[in-house]
Amino acid sequence: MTIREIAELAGVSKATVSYVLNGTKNITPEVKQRVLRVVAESGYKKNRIATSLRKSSTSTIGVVVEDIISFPVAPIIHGISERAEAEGYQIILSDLRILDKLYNNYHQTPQYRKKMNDAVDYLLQAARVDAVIFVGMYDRDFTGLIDKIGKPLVFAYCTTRDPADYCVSYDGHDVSGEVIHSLARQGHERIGVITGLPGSGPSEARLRGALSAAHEAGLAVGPDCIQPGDWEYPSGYAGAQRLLRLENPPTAIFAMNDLMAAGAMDAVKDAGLSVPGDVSVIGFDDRELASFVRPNLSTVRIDLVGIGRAAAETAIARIRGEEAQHLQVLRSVMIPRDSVAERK
Amino acid sequence: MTIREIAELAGVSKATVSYVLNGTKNITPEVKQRVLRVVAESGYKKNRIATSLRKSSTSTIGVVVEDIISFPVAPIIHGISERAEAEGYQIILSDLRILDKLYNNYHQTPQYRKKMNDAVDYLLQAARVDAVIFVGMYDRDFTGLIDKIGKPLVFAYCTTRDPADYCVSYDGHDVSGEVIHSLARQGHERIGVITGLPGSGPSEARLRGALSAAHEAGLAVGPDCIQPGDWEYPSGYAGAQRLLRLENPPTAIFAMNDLMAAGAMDAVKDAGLSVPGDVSVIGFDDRELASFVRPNLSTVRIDLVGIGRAAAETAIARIRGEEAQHLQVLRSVMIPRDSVAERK
DNA sequence: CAGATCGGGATAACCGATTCACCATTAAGG
DNA sequence: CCTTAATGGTGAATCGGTTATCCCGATCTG
Repeated sequence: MTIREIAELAGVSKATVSYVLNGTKNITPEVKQRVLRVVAESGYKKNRIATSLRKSSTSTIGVVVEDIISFPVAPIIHGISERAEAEGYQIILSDLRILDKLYNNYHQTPQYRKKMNDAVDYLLQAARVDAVIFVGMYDRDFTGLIDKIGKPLVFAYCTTRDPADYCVSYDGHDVSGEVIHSLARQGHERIGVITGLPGSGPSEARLRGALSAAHEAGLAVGPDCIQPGDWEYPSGYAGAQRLLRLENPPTAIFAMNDLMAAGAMDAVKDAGLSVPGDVSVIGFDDRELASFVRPNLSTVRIDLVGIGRAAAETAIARIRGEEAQHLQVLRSVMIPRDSVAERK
Repeated sequence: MTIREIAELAGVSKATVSYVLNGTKNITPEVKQRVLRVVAESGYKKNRIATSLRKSSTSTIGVVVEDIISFPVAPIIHGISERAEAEGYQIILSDLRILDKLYNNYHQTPQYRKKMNDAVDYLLQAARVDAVIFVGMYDRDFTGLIDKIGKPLVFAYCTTRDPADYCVSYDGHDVSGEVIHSLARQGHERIGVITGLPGSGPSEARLRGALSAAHEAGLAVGPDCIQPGDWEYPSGYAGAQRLLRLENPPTAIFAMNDLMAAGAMDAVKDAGLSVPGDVSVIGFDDRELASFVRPNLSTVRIDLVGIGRAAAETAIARIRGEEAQHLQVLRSVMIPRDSVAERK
């Protein structure tokens, strides 16, 4: 069923059908009705491929993700999908499938850059998407890429060094500050921190936020209270062990993700202490496990769906040539559960 | 950069460039080299939109998911993406976003059928995908749909009633039997079962498998040992409570997913008993929480990525007109952890 | 009432590839 | 040496929409 057949059935020209369907020209009500009736009866749907070719615009957003299995990705796609569908855009998904390599600074290697560039190139040049949303775990420096492509590129979850880029991220710095303030309000004066991969953007931002909040609250967080982790459970366990062996061990531990927080909780328990009785523990991410470890893990929830929505909105605004904020930072919320208590 | 420009730069006709790029005709090595050099130097990539229009085939697979946030979906997409990319197919994702409605027999309502049909129609008629993979949680009856569309439709994770359909699923029946046999081998004679939503395909299959294995093992599983759940934590807790209150309570509980198993474990503990000392508990799904509850939850892992791969392979085979198995059942594996022990 | 204006609709070019039909050249065969 | 076949390449139609341009009749204007 093509527009030509519709035209013949309605006794008009292809052009008229097109004008009716797109509302791009005044058409006599009578003719319009005739066309619409034929369309409805036949169940005709425009071939988007033909439209795309002619208009050289596909109403499609390319979404590149490092790995769809990675925890934050699915909710972000969920948000993108919601806004995209509402605005008549469809989504082409490109999954780089590099979950296993995500924790080894792989994102700084040439192989990674090539993979990502190929994916973006493919989407833009072959698939002809109108915009690309890149969902990445780590901050990155892709200066120049955005000019090369000449179509909107939006970074979601991660940020870039170039202020000309469009990034939708979350308030890792600020909410980490809130975590520290909240612990301070509950009487904790010595707070241990288990970081993510040192040098990684998210870890650094969270650390800066935590340190500046500690400073504001008048807490001294010495270097021995800051233990490097690598986002994985064992590093949380080991980091907490080191913290507990300090001369004057902390009464609260802020682990920069839930996996490490779970490790920290186990280390505390294995040291014969109780959570939160002796040591409070707070995580980050609100992964599923946070509601199932005992005690339930207090943590921080990022508005992942919101990041997806905002990224899609930004992409679509840029496609339409509208202005958009270059950096959007969505608020995260602390989720208080049972692993944090007043200091005894 | 179009094929016409490449042709001019190489001093040949558009047709020749096309033949070189597709290898669809013998071309003198010299001319071929000239064309390929121009292509390489210019970074030219074929406009897939134009190719699609002309060939009326898009090398695209439409993937419809009930909700991308739903636990099994992301790994399945991962598998689809892997095979699709390897075969030169791209993926258009259509997310129905109905997670909140997934547990209320929503999939049997007319609204649901309309949503699903609209999504498939859109992908086939507007986006012109070559095949659709539908990732659904529950078995369904869509007899007739497959004929209507005339393009391959593959159901992943769920199955349908129509043997003409193509379905890639897992061995819910058999592996549930293995679970029972394994418990029996460890001396458990009274085994409680907490089902999923009664009447739902996955729950019924697992139940049948469990019962027939119990029969084989010579265990009597009376109706009071089968407690209905609804896939959620509280129903697991309540189901286990009912089991423990029986005159002769079971020494092992098989919950049909990890959420309910976690609930069951808590009910056992709250009853002053120990897991697995007094009561063994085994779940299903191997969600993240299974590795974090204490004791670590023994469970069953479905090969979700494999389902995705197989679904993509089936779809592509059908696109190419090759034969494919109508029903593929992938093997799941039991993951023994610490929540199951020999009966004392 | 003649000429200008306007509005609805048709015609045809176009987007960028693919591919059929055809042509020119060369090779093979009798 | 002429016919036939094979080979490598070109021209043009085509996929299904969109849209610039044109045309025709009706309405308006002075």
